[in-house]
Amino acid sequence: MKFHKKLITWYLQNKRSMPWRETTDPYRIWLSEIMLQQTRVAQGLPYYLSFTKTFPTVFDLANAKEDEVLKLWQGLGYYSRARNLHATAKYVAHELGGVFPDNYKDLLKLKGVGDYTASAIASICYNEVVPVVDGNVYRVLSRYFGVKTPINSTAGIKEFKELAVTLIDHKDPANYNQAIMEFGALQCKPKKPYCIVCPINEGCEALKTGKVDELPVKLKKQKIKKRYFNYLVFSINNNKTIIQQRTGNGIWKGLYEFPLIEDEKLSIETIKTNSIFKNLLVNKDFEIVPYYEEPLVHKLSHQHLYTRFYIIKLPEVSEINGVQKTVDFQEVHKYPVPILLGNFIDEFFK
DNA sequence: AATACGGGGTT
DNA sequence: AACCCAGTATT
Repeated sequence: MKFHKKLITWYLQNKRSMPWRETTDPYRIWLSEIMLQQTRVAQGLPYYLSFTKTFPTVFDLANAKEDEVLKLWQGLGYYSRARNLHATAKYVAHELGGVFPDNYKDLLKLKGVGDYTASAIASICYNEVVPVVDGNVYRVLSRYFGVKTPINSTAGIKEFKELAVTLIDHKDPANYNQAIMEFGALQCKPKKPYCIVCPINEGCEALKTGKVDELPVKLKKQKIKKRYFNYLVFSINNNKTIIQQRTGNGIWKGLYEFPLIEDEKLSIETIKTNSIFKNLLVNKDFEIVPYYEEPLVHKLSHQHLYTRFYIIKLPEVSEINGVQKTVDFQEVHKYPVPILLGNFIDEFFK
């Protein structure tokens, strides 16, 4: 039996039930694919449900405010996905009359849609014969064919894509693509894959040569950067605080946060001399009290954020700069924030 | 060709 | 602590 036939047979017997597998509506497939980029099914699933409920059509998503989209995306991470999602929804709704592109080449032009996602939508929705190459596919192919080229090198990306093109089932590209991904997720797992009961173990080069746990090969991990965030949580008249939106191109772009003093370290002294207090025009005497005994360490895949929340009680604030806004305690939870702040807000403003 | 971009699960 | 996840955009 052919490679693709074995995978599809395995898939039809073992596939998990998922809501986006009940449709070929390109809006819903697109939504699910964007959400699942670098994201586990279990983590993305509740977001898919809330998005399809809140925004049943691409027009509903297009007509939403960006803050509303980001709020619903809160906690999923990689927030540029949400901003690109919204931009693409507006483009499809307003420029394309609500009709998604129906082929790989045109799908690829959409913001937030790269090679993988364009292939996934084109194959699942339109049966176009274009192979997906995601993390699962890299693993399955590198093991089965014993390919040692690093999967995150330019040569590797090209080589695996070319290999994938030769393997895809021309009769059923939709099920083939989902089959090899599901197979990688459930059977040919990163650690302790089920080689004994594997339906394609006979032809597997890695199993034959005892190199299953050495494949795929991946180039060096980036080193983790440490950063120090001092957040100023104002309590004005015990009912208002100050927030601001993150602009610029770094982490959490578009989300809101308390006034932030990033420093080489966490220190209450450097805070007191910060310029924000000049803008507040307050009486000089106020206390700055750390909320937690110890700093929080928020661990992201590429940086560790050593974070401190400082509570600053003020009677009244005459003036703040244009970027910052005062909001009622009850309103704080309505803004999209990083999960790090979301957890604090749930506790402090409850 | 490298790097940045989140948060959470698994080992 | 290291690795990975239905990757993409930017540098």
